[in-house]
Amino acid sequence: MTVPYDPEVIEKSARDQWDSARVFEVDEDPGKDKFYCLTMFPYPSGKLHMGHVRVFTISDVIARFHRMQGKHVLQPMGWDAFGMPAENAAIQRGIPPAQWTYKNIDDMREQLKRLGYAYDWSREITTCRPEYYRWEQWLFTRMFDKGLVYKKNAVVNWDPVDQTVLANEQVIDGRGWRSDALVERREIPQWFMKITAYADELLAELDNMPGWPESVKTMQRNWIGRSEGVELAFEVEGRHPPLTVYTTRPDTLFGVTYMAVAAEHPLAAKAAEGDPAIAAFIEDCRKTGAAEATLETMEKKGMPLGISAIHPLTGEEIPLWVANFVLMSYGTGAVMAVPGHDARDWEFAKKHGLPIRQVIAPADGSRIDIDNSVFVDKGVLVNSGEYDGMDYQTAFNAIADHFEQIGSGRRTVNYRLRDWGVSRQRYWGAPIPIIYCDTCGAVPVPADQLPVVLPEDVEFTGVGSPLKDMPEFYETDCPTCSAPARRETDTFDTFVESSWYFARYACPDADDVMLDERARYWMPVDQYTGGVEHAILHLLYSRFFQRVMRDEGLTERAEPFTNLLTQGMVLKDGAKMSKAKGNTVDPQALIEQYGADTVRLFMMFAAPPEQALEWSDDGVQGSFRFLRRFWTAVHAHLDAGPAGELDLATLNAAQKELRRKTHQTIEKISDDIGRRHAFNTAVAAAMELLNAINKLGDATELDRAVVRESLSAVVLMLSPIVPHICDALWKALGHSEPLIDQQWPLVDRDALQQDMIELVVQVNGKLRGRISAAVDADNDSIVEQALADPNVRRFIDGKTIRKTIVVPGRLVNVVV
RNA sequence: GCCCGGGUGGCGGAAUUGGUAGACGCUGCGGACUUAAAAUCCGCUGGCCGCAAGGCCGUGCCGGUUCGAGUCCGGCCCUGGGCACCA
Repeated sequence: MTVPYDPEVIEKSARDQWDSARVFEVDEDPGKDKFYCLTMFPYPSGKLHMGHVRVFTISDVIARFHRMQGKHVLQPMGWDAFGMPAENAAIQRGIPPAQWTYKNIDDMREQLKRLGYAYDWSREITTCRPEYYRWEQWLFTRMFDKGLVYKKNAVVNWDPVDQTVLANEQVIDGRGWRSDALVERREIPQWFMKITAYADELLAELDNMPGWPESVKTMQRNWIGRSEGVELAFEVEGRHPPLTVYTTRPDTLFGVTYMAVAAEHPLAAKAAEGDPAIAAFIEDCRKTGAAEATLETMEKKGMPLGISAIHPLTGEEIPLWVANFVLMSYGTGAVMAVPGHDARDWEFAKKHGLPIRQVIAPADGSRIDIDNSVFVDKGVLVNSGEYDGMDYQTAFNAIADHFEQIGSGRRTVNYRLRDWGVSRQRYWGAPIPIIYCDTCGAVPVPADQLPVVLPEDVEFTGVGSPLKDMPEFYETDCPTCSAPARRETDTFDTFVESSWYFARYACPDADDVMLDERARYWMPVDQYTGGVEHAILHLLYSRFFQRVMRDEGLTERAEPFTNLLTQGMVLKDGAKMSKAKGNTVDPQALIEQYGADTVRLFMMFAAPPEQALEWSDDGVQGSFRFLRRFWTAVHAHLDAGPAGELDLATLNAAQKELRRKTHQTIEKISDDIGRRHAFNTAVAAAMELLNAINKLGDATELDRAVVRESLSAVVLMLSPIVPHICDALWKALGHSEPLIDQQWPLVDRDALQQDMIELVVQVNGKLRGRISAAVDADNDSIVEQALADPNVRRFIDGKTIRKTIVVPGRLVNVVV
């Protein structure tokens, strides 16, 4: 009998061979066509989960495929090592976050190696190491010098019991996750990066990124949210300064029936002085989390302030309200309300009995009842004095011109995008390199004093950051005047580390510069793969950082990722696999049971990469059985005897058919993997070909020659997905050069030729028959043949043929 | 609430540019092999009608465009992701 399929043995053998020959370690070689293949690096949470296995396998298949296409492939791996889970683990287990993190990294690295990924481990990056984060500290100080960072107050979730800032995730139903206290909004000073300075460029360049999914580009466009509108001032009665508001719909200005300000607005505070009810309302508004989803879904509440603004065109008195849905931190903290033509304003007006006025009529002349339903479309102005009858654009220009002429307004471009707040009141992150001096203010740490090292040996209690209790950390001297000064104890948002790691893989050991000339060789990333959940924040921050690095002269490229693949989640029983739901499947156990190839194959076969993947134990079984069938097929073929010469001139019909199937399959799988990233259909095509191979059999030397060609092609084409078994089978087929150095198989065009093809015949679009026609048959003879088909005749006899449609190579449709 | 996806047999999915709906695999059922079981191999497997040939219905729901719609358009339902301090 043949050799049994023993994954453990063959997988170790393949790994040892790759390791000892260091086949995945690459240097810069300008003579070669580089291909930089990257996945979003993992957070070292403890153990590998199925989501990791999925994304890493997708990327590995792409990397190995391009290697076989002759590309000089770099595929690195590293660790996004700062973050909250390490602090939580420290609280629960009393282990310092650093120790917990490093242990997890060691465990997960071993698991990754067992999966046979083609990583260049010599470039491994760990973001919590000072030699890594020193360079983002350095870049921050450069941005400081250029005015790209600044400090301002920003809203956080405040837990009044634990006296600590909470992440949005730590706010459950409006309460602190540990204290259960009602969370409040609080403003504290924080550092910001001016991503808005790049808003136009980040938006415009999306049009030149064909390698990104449309959905991701659309999300980013909407997130940046460029709008053109008018900023205009409303005078306020009494001795108050005017209120400035921004609107994209100046055409609806005559429909303003009230205005609303944020709870934190000075006008609200003024009104509260004389009215305890308003003061109580303002106090109440603060008792909510800061997340936008919370603010947008909560009940819209408001109170009149007893102050009026003056309508700038009609002179009417407009009542001022304080409302919980207006935020001080966005825009001017005040909005004008047009209930007739804005859904939120309409609902608020209905609830509080405020007047609703129609000032826009539908362009098609139809009538609407503004008291029954809001009308938000653009149309023609009515009830708007001299502007009546104008369309949106005419009115926009006329009103904008008016305000610009009288000097109480101007056209502006507004962005929804806000600057990036990078301060975190946490311990386990990269220290923000700023020193506060009583005389010199905030001073960036000079380059020769970087990195500001985070002390790793700490007592971590969970109440506040230990850095705030470590004088040996925060006590220092001012770099400018040498007076005693205090270090910033806030750390960076962990998105800062992940916004530039991709470039650092090019030169992870550079110790006197952030990026060196090697980054010019490897950047940009040719293929980036990761979860859709990163479609906006991580990917936008990375595009921003790449531009900051470009403007610093570190790289020429503006865009970091040429092609983007966003992969779906791994589900079990319809829900995302998670510890909380208790529906996880441990990859390690499966690898031990079936081997890495089976797990890799199942991941690639069960669903296309962008879609959610439903876990199935039976499906994994099936993948294992396929690999065993594959193994047996090759060995049975070898046992059947030597293969003869592949003499194409003497092939019989069945042999020709297998060759055609083989080369059709090479064509299909090349396209499926290389262009479509449809790994599931690539595997299906390989399975089909193997079925066809088994059907032909190994009876004669010529059969065996044809089968040998087909089997070799299957081994080569499946090798990116299941590299270990293919390595062993390649050797078994008698090849002396290792599979890892082989080129992708080529299509033999001659083998694809066929004389006859099958066409479908439809009558009125319904399938009624099939005909076999010569490839080069003309339309008339095809129609003639179609009309002669007995079953087709049943449906056309006695009827008039109005039209016949021939779709070449596919079908004939007879319309009767 | 706002932005972006998804919905096809018992299940995962296929149908790539508007052209044969259900490839490939799983499950299930039947058979071969076996003392038996496992493993393996062969056959069938969307629903309804029919001995068969074949017919009718069918891609979340309602409507439209077209010779032809899973695919395009309008409206709705359900569901997943994101919403700036989870990563």
